[in-house]
Amino acid sequence: MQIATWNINSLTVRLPQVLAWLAANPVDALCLQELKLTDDKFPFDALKDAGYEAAAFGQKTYNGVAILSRGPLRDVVRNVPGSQDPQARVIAATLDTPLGALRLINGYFVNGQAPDSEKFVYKMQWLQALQDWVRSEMAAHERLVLVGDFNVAPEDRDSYDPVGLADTIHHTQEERAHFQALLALGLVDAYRLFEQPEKSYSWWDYRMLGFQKNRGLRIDHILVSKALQPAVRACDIDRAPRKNPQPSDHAPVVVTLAA
DNA sequence: ATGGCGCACGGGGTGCGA
Repeated sequence: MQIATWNINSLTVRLPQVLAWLAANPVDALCLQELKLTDDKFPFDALKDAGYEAAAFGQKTYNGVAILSRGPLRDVVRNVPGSQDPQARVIAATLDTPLGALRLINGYFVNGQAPDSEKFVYKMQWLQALQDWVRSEMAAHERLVLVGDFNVAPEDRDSYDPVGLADTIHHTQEERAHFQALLALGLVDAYRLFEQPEKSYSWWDYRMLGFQKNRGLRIDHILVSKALQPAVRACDIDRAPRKNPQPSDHAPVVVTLAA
């Protein structure tokens, strides 16, 4: 079975590309970020026709997350319980899989703009709240997958310019410490379970021929709990949609699990 | 050089992303 994550930077614009990608990559579940639409505009019918149930958590203009699944989505949670965050950044659901019940958490992590900004303060608070909640979710769910646009490049090899961009947003010690703290809860970066090409990224700036020059960051991640690690068979970034006309600036990341 | 590009809102230019 396969689970994927993709920041699509407006589902209104990218729905045809999402449907085309699903037709070519019939994953069991797809987590989307940056819907940029309200739930009344979410394309439930088009996705149903493509074979997917969906749970959406959107808002006007910004943010918004959704989980698409070939099977039922149970125990859906929108945002971190108790956080009272006005921004729609988290949705979670439980899937019934051949491996058993699997808790899937999909996040659009805060960008943070710059380390000296108010938005960075929000990012740190948001990351702490997420961490605290994921800890409790892991206690309740042996098989758990945390995916999304983390807006963190975990290591220097996850950035096209780790020296020039040192201590800038996505690269700070504080952000990387939060990523490590998530791993310390008992999660594993599925992408790094395998030998990967050098200079592997999941996002490239629209400007300055970023994709053509492979000036990117690996900021979209799939973390799996230790109970799932033996079942992970592959994890890959699909660069193909980044070559589409009018692409998202992010590429999908796909994990393949046994059974 | 902090911009460039793309999207949403709205109907012009601004905010935001990463």
